[in-house]
Amino acid sequence: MQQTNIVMNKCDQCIVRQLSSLKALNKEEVIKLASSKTTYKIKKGEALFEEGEVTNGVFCVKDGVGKLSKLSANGKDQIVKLVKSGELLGQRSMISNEPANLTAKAIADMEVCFIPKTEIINFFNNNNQFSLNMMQSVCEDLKESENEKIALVQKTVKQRLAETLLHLHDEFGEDADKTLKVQLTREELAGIIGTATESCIRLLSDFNKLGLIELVGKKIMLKDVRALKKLADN
Amino acid sequence: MQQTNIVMNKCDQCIVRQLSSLKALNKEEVIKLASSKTTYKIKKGEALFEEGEVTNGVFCVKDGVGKLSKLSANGKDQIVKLVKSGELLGQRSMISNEPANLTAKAIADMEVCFIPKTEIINFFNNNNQFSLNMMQSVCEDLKESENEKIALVQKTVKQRLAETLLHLHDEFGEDADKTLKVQLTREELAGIIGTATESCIRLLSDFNKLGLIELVGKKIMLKDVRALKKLADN
DNA sequence: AAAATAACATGACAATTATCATCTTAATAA
DNA sequence: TTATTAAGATGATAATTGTCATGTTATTTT
Repeated sequence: MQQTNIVMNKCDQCIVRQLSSLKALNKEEVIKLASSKTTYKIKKGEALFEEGEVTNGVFCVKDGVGKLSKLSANGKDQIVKLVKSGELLGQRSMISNEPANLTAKAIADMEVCFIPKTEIINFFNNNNQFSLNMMQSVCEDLKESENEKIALVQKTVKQRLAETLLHLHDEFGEDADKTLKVQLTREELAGIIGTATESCIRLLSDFNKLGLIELVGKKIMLKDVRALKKLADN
Repeated sequence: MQQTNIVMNKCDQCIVRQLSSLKALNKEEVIKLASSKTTYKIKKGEALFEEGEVTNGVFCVKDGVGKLSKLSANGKDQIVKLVKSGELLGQRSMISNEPANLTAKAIADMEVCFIPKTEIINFFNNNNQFSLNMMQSVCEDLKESENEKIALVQKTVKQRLAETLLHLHDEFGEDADKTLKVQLTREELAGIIGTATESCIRLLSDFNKLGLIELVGKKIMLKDVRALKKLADN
């Protein structure tokens, strides 16, 4: 009894439990989860898994920020998605029964839990709400991916940079000094908007000169959100 | 009894039943499906649904070809996906409980069946294999979308055209005269690869001159698949 | 602290791609 | 059939973006 409570607390109070598909799990399922999960700490720059690897489960992001990306032939790293605490990672490969299509690396030190596939399949078979949640989460990813695909073609690099800065602001918020909380290198930022690092740097300079943003060392502060929005949309 | 058989045949023999997530349905479910579906014929150019519309169900594509696209501010139509017979349409919006994110139009005369959401939810709640199939189908779309997103950034227009021609050949096959079976206008082809119509036409001319393809009127014949593959990959 | 490396920045230039104009050919409507 | 419109084609040009070179400023490592 005592032990059960201890084990349960581990997962029950977890932010991932509260925010992800896992919120549909009942008490017993959470207890089961707590006993089957493994916790890892991933240092900034390290990989959770690489493209082509068989993961056989999903990762819960308890803390930190990760990126899902794919290396191109010419050595450029295209970032497909950023993940933050509360989210699950590796759902798609697991469901499709395929090796990872993308590489997952930590952008900020991460704390993650690994849930083996057998466990997830169990939940999936016995808890309809859980599978509906998971499905909706994949659908959300699909919608985002499609919209980004369209933006990639229909918008200029400048527009995409403005859009991405706003996104990062919305999703990750700002530090005490009002700069963006996610610390991306210019190269990573370029990898998100899909452009050359130099082009990204140049546009950041332009935005800075125009008063849209302010460059505080390597950090970025949004100064004129309205103007950025206007730039991004039109 | 007699009637049941007639009704059941309608859906049981259907290509969509055989190829899509619906293949997991059992006899009773197929009978239920047959009585709740509605059949439509959509002429080339007509829309099944438009961006922003609430669809409240999924479409089964029995025959023809459709495109999922989004109109940009500058009037260009970015094509996100082509659908052919055997596939389902509108799954994502239904699962996410959202209005359509994209517009679905017929590229070739279509015959479709509409299955109301209530019916799908029913299958979903009572048939685990069905929901797993549906989930995998969405995952497949997600993977494709992500890979196309990457290609859009990392490849040139020329590479993307080569890639798309090969894709169309693989997916839709060729007519008796060896030309591509899907009849896309140059504008639509440009909408898939994400470029200006003129650029697309120009590159087709180049490919023609290089002997990679042959332009038979408005139709396209692939002449050197190997060279096209090489062009697309590298 | 000095050296080495990585990240950031900017100029010069080249390549790619879009835009606009114009023309031809094919499809559709009158 | 002729007129009208849509689709395809091509040239000229401009705009955007990428590449290479080089310099500066931070960060790490020794």
